Amino acid sequence: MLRLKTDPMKRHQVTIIDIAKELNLSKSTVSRALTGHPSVNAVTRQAVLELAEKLDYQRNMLAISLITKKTNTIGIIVPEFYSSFFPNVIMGAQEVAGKAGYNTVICQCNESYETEVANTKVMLANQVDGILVSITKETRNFDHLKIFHRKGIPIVFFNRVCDEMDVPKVIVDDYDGAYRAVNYLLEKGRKRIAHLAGPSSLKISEKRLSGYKAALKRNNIELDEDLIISYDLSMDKVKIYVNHLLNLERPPDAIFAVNDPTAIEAIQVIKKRGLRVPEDIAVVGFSNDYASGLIEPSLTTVSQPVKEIGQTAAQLLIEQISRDVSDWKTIIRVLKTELIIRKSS
Amino acid sequence: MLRLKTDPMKRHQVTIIDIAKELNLSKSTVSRALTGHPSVNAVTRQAVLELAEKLDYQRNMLAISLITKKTNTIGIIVPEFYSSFFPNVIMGAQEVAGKAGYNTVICQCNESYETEVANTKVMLANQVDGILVSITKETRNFDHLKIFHRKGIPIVFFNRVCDEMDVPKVIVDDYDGAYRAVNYLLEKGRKRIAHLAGPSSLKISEKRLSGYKAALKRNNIELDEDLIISYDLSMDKVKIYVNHLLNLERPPDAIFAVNDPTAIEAIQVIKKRGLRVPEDIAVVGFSNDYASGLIEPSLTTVSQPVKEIGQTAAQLLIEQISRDVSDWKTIIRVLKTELIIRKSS
DNA sequence: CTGTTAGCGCCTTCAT
DNA sequence: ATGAAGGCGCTAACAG
Repeated sequence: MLRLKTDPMKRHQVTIIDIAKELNLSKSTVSRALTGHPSVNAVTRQAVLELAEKLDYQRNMLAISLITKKTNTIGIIVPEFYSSFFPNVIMGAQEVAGKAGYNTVICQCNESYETEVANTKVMLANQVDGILVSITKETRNFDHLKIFHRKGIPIVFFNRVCDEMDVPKVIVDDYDGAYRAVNYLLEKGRKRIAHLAGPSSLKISEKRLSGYKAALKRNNIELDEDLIISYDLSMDKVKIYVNHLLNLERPPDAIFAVNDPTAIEAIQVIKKRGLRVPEDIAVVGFSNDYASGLIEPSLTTVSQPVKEIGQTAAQLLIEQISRDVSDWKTIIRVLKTELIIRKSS
Repeated sequence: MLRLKTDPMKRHQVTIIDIAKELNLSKSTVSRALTGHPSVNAVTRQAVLELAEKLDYQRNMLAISLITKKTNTIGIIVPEFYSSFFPNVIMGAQEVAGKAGYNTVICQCNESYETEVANTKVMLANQVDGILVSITKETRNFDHLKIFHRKGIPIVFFNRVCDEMDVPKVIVDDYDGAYRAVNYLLEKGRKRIAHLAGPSSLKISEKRLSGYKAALKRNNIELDEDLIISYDLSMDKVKIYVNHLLNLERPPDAIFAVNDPTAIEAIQVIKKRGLRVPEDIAVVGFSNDYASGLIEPSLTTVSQPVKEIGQTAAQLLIEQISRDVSDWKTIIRVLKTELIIRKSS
């Protein structure tokens, strides 16, 4: 529970009153000078500004926000900080938000639904003007997010979106990316391509899986359900699944992983077993994380325009914020992916 | 400049008054029920709580903070999000802060001093209860941080600390880490060890450099200034410096880099030139970033207890917050490093 | 146990 | 060009 008692020592904050007294002015005049209101004597303004500077006066945004009902703050909720993906998206979003005069408060959920719910409450209590969110792998119920919608606080999804809410979303063409990746493997002569898929609760998993299936079908390869493993993205399980695949009577000659961390982990396991990548088994990932270009062999992967995802999402959110609820758009912005061919395939 | 006009459409916020009216109670009673004050009829409380839940009532932290002069928010300012280091420190800090009931607002500075100054203003305006900071490579003037001290807002440095401020700091033993790393290289028979150092404005650069020098001295190796290159940590320059080193008349047989990204980049350059790591030239980094274990050859590096740094820093900060200014401690917590020996040396 | 009052720091009418 | 008064949503003394 939250503690509330006022600080015993009361740090002294410099307030408008302080500078009003000092300069023998009314609070309103000082306030006007500080906010750049035109109707205030140039000399007075100058004096106020100088004193403010000298005293390290900082406007109390809490008080201002209380009045204006605007905090100029947007919240960003991401499921994890494990890979470089989300930090980079955040950088893109912060860039756009910052330029538009918005602050950002960031919450990371450790892939936990509970934490996500708690984080939304925090955002609400702190009166953010809008939120950007990518859900956790556990999130199946969206009531905590629908509240925002109901309260008229704009929300924009990115990457891991919520299907049942009619709000703007920024995604990449996961289906197409997966399709092209698998298609490439087939062109290179691979016959048995396994897929380490993500949890079906995430739309991106589903789309990447469809792309995978479509590519097989297009190339007249029969789908072998044994080669598809859906897992919950906990890295420690990758080892088990990859070993399982390699132990099959007819093991795969390629693995298409739902994301880069999975692919990277898979490569480690394969190498540890003394098999060669890509000679014995090719590996392709999804996202083009920072580490992908560094591992040996370097990872072939479907690159996402990470920064652009963040920028676009922030852009859409800011547009919504200045719009009336009744006027909200439910744009879905689909960004393009690119197949980065490296040595692992 | 900041825009202030009140939203034209005024989203309706559920307030204590709403539920007071509905239940025919006074605001104070409702408030008490909501805050778990004991002196309130169980039935009344129940009714209030239920209605609040039903209406998605959220206490307006802005208003509360305005009164209590406490936002239960701590700010974290980091120089970059490039490597996995800072995101991980943040996770550690958030864990501790969250448990203690604190929110976190995170600012990333892109290694820009200007941005850092702007970010501190944001923190101030939003009345954070304290800040955790690691400075940018450009930061030489600390006035923007001293303001916090003067205002009685606790500040704790970590990793990249400010020497001229008497506040708590969380660091690792950079000197010792560097010493052991270089010593190890010497034990392995390396004779000419180069050092890609960081900018001298950062204490960590200086300490790691001292450790490097000390190890050489202890082993009676003459210091060759040509083998020490200080640079500003902009990754694109690594290539130039490494090539420069390799082109020397008597090139080094090992490189000790100030951090992992630098070491990783160095390895790439070396490999591209057709040289072998570690046979022709060994490489050692500092930090044990996520990518270090993945590259080929895997990187020998000095590991820092990343999460613990964040946890300790948050811990210290929270202690300060509840203390009176006059009672602030200036503890410097030095955490241990560990030499992780991998294949690059 | 509950209601009343004052005020956190600031901005915004309305006056002058 | 400046002052005075009211109120944002809430809590913290006071009263009953």
